[in-house]
Amino acid sequence: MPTTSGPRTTSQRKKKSSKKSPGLDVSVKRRFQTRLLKWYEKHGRDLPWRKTSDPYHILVSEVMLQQTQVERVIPKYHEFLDRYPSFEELADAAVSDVKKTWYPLGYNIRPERLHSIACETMERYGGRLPSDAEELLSFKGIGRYTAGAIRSFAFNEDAPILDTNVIRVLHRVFMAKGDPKTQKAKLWQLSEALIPSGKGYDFNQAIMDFGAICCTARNPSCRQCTMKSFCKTYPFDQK
DNA sequence: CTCCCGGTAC
DNA sequence: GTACCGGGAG
Repeated sequence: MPTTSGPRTTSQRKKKSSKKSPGLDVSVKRRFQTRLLKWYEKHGRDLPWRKTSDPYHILVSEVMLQQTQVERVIPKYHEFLDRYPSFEELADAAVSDVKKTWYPLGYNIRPERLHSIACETMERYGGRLPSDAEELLSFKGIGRYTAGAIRSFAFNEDAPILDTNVIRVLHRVFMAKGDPKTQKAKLWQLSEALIPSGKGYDFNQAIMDFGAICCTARNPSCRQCTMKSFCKTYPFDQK
């Protein structure tokens, strides 16, 4: 693969969008990537599951985070891992005990599914969580978001994620029009197209922090937002 | 008190 | 489309 730019570059530059992500301006894409990663360096949260590369720990955090706020997950994440430090210990535990440890996070089907994932990982994968998307999606309890989160956070793959934070950020910055709920396919394409090569981990963590801290559902910080010069929704707030 | 929110399985 | 289960806003 040639690494130097040649005549080909010029003809590619003329196109402002690709088939993969129609309407995505290459310069806006580049600025979004750069500014997001820069913002993350300065404002990124110091969360416990960002200090580990153990896929089991990442899985536990992601299942807890599926429908529960970060602040409530943090203490339970530590407590759960103290009691069940690995897939093996979780698989060997009684489901009733796992559910007790889970309380009061809610959605109590989640500890059952987490336990079954641990059992299946021990039995079918030798205690090692697979990184393949299809295999991850075959587990009850791992959907498209969690599969992407595990692939990017536990295995450093450039896999897209789309949760409510990411939906809100991408819809505001790049789309602005229409109901985000009905444009999931396009948002998944955007989420994938925006990941800078080799930086899936940082980019995905960054966009979730950005949605949680700056591009919030209520009262977003548009005035000081690093994306405001090209955001299709700016200014959203009235403050 | 009454809504409203949210990943996944169904 | 709905249920799941808690927290938070109004």
